Amino acid sequence: MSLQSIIKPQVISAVKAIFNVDIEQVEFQSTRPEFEGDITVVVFPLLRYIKGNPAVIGEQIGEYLKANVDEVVNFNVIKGFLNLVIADSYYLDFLENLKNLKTWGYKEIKNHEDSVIVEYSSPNTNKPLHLGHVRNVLLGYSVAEIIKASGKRVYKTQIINDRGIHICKSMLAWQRFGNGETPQSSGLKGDKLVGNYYVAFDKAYKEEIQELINSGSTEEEAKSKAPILLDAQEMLRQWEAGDDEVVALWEMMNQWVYDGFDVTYKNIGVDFDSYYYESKTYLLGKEFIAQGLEKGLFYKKEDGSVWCDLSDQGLDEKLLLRSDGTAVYMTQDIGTAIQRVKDHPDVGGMVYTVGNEQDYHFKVLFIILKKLGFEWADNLHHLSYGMVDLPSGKMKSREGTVVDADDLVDEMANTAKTISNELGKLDGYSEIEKEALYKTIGLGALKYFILKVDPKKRILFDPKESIDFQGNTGPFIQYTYARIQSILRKAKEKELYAIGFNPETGYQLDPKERQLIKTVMQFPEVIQSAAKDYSPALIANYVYDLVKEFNSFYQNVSILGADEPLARFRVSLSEFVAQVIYNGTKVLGIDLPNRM
RNA sequence: GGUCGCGUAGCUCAGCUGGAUAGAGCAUCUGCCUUCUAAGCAGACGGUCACAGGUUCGAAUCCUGUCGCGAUCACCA
Repeated sequence: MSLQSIIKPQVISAVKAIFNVDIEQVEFQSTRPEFEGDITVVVFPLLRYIKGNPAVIGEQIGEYLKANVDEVVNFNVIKGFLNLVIADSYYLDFLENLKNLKTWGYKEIKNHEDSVIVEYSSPNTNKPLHLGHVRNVLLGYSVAEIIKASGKRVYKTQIINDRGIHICKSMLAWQRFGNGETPQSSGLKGDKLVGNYYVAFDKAYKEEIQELINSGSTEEEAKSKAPILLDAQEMLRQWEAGDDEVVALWEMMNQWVYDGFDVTYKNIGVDFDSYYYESKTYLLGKEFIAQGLEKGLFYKKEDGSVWCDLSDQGLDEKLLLRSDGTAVYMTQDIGTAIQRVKDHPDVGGMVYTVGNEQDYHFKVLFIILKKLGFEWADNLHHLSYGMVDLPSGKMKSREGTVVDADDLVDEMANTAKTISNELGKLDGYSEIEKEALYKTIGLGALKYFILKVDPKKRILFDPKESIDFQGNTGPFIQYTYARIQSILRKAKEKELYAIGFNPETGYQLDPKERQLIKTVMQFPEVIQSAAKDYSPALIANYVYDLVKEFNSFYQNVSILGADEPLARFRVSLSEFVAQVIYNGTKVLGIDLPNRM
């Protein structure tokens, strides 16, 4: 039982007994470290019901609580703040009665009808993943894991934008300049190879534009009439018409990209339960738009294009189908959403991890799905996040200013290697173990760097200033975990290891121990609020606080050197902290080493 | 121009549904490795919470306006 739920009714009866006033709400906050106490009752709000000096009122309530509540052993009043000192026995009882230490903070998944689909990544199939995708993938994965930990079943998925003019551009360039190059023949990752041809297309396109301008065209004309662009558009028409050769090429090159993406996902350590392809869902979208048209939800303009009028909601009109009947982005998203719920009848909501540049798009999408009559449309959430910018501005794949995802992961591991070698603590590790550790640390640094920031804020990434490995960082958290593992190994040798929290009776908790226990007790709430807010940053910051407190404990209090029962107690407490670090970083997708 | 988001220490970020003297890390400076891993600990320095009003016993937090940055308002995705 939480402290608040124990004390709240007691405060209410105190007010009733002393002032004969009925109140319903009591405002709590945790006591600031500079004052004595564990939990604080804020007296000010009571002044609306009770007239008097807040300090005196606090004093009276404090006396009542001290006399009537076992957990309250002392109190002090500063201004309008009633600070309550809680008995050590409350914390020790909590530890001794602790069950399911391994899953502390996680709620069991109940299989009702509120499963959640989390979509993330959602790449185009014409270029490799870059730092922007990395933020997307890390956020989406982590939010999925957090929601899972909060007690809901989660399906991770993505929508793959596998059709359209962009992929035709790569295909055309490959046909023209590729000389039959394949990932096998060149040793290039498939997504990189296809990306190269996307760039090659752009280069040829620009050259043609320049030629046309030189021979007298306006820039605008040149851009729309460059032969290579017309050819790409023709290829798209052939694709839509199901031309065998084009479709075969499309399938082959898309497969190269998928194989390349798989390597990157595995490298980053994220996974998916299912994949949706735009090429397979846009037709379903068209069906429902036709239905909506019949029901009068949408309307057709003279040229045949279909629109939805959202001006009554303060929004604009939105195009749903082009005049030639072909699908747009919105068409496909409607189809995809409906298909997903068909495939997962237990789903009650969806989370879309997509950059904030598409805020408007999702606002409209959700309204349209609601108009179409889907109840679950109320539980759709756009996990909108800020862009990752470079000091030079936006990343542009065509201009080569992107930070490649694979390169970035490698660089992080390299930095980890350099630092590890300087510190030289890895005696006895094989080369393979070392390499794995470098990757764990490098990725930990990268993931924490990105996830600790509130998703909606934009991130500035300066490739020249490498990501830190000290202070508020992933490696700091990993380091603390490794420290605890080291203690546990030694504790086992010394036979001080036994799960159980029983110091000698009448033991007075050290302030550092007390603080650790308080923090660890908060973890389940942190998971719940992170799930509610779709915010891995809350978990990241919590774990950081915990780890900081542990290090302070570690450096100021002797664990293995303490007397018998106390040493066991501290070892157990350390192990519990390690478990919370583990459970916290798990949902961030950060791995932890046993040594570093 | 309309709409949405952001603006906190030199830099990167916390700050929960309004509550005590606004907190961390990096950087700079001081101490601490013959004791459990110094990727650490203890401390110093550093703030007009963009600005101006308003609501309130109380505002970084809520409301309004101004400024700055970004996004968006396509028969692009």
